[in-house]
Amino acid sequence: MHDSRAGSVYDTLLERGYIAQVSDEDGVRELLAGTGVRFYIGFDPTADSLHVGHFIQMMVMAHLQRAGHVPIALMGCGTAMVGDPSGRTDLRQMLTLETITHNAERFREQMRILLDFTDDRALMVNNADWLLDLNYVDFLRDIGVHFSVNRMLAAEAYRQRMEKGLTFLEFNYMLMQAYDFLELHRRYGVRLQLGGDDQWSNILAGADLIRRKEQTEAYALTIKLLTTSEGIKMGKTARGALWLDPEKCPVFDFYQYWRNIDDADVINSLRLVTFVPMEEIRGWEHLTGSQLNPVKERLAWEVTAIVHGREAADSARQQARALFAGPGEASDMPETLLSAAELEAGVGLLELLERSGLSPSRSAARRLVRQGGVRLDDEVVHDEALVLTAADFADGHRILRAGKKRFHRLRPTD
RNA sequence: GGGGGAGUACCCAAGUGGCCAAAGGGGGCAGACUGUAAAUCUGUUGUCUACGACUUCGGUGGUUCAAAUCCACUCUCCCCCA
Repeated sequence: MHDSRAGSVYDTLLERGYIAQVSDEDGVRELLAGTGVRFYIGFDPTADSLHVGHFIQMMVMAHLQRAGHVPIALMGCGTAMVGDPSGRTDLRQMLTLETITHNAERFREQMRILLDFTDDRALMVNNADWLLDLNYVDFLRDIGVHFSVNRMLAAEAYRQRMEKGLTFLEFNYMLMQAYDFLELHRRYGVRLQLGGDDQWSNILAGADLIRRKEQTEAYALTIKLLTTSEGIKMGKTARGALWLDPEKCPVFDFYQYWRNIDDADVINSLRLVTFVPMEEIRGWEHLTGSQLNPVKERLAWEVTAIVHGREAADSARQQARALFAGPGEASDMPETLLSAAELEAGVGLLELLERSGLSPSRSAARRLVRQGGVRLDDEVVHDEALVLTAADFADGHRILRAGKKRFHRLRPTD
C-alpha cells in the first residue's frame, strides 16, 4: 500500500468511502492500529462467479492485508444451503451441495486476484466444516437460547419479508452466521467481521453472541454497497451482473462498463475499486463534463487490470480506443467463423445477428435493422434481406455492429 | 384445520366471452442530440419462412362458432381465525 501510514488503515478505509456502519468506531480503530489482526468476511457461493459487489469487499480485505492484517475469507457452503433472506423479497432458489461446492471452487480461484494466501497471510475456511454436522437440539440449546425472536423480527433486513412471508429455513440464517462468527472467534481469535451493509444485523447478532458466550468484545463493520449517485445498485449490465469471470462477462464488456460510467460516479468508483492514491484522485475532483473522459479511461483500466491483469486491460483499452475512433482493429472481440460452404450458399444478415449473439432472435434482429441500428464495418445496413457471400470477405473479416457499442467480427474459415 | 384472496409478457399492473399478441408504467433495445456520460425527444419491446401465420395470460381437462376471460380438477403464494 503506497498511501497508508502505519496505524491508519481505518482512516484509509474511511477516506476512500468504504465504511457504512461500525459497531464501535474507537474500538475498531484501536484494534486495527495493531498488526496481524484476524478478521473475516463471509461469501456464500450461490453463483458460479463473484461479481463487483464481492469485489468491493475484497478490496477492503486487500487494504487491510497490505496494512499487515490477516483476512479470512469464509466460504459459506453451509450457509448457502439455507440462503440469506436479508434484503430479499423472495425465497432464494435452493441449491444442491454439489452446485455450492462447485461455486465455492470458483470463488476460491477468484479470491486470489486480490488476496495473497501464501504463508497464511490470508486464510480461506469453509463453514460447512462446522455447520453441516451440527446436532439440532444441541444447537438450539446452546445457541438458539440467546436469540430473541422479537428482536430478530424487528431487524431491518427482514422487514421486506414480513410482507411477503419468511420461511423458518431462512429465518435460521442469522443464527448460522452468528455461530460462524463465534466459531471463528474460538478457532482463530477473530474479533472483527466485515460484510456488505445488508449484513449489518447478521454481523451484530454474531458479535452479541460472542459477547454472551465468551465475554469478549467483538466488532461489526459494514461496507457500503456499490451504488450510483442516485442510490441504485451498480454492476448491472445488459446481460446481468458484472461478473469477474471473463467467461460470464467478457473483459471488453467489463472494461466498457467502467468506461461508460455516469459522470457523477467516477470519483467514487476510483476510490472504491482501484488503488489509485487519494492524492491523485483528489486532483480530478474538480473536473467536469468531457474532461472526465480520460479519468473514466483510467478508472476502467485500473479495475480491469486488477481483475483481469494488465495485459488484458491494455488490450481492452486499445480495442476500445480503436473502435470508437473508427472501424478499428478487430483483435480480441468476439467472433463468428463462417465456413466456405455456407459462404458459397450465402448467409443471411439476420441469421448472423442472431448467431453472433448481437440479437436474441431473428425478430429482434429485424427490428434492429429497421431502426438503423445495424452496421457492417462503418455502413448502416437497411436491407434486412441482405445475404453475405465469399465475395463480401475479400478483405478478410468484416465487423458487424449492433448499435454503437456492440461489436462482433465475422471471419471466413481458412 | 376453518374462512377469504391472488397467480397476466423482463418487472409492476390493466383486462372478467369476440374489437387481445393483450392498456399503462418501469426496465431493455435502437435512433436524434452528445463526450463511448447524463438529461431530453422519437421509435420499438412473443416467435416465424412476416402487410400474413403460429404460440402465449400458474398447470391439466372441459363448455363454446369463439376463452386471459365461463366450469372442473390441480399447483403455488398471501391474508384472517385456530
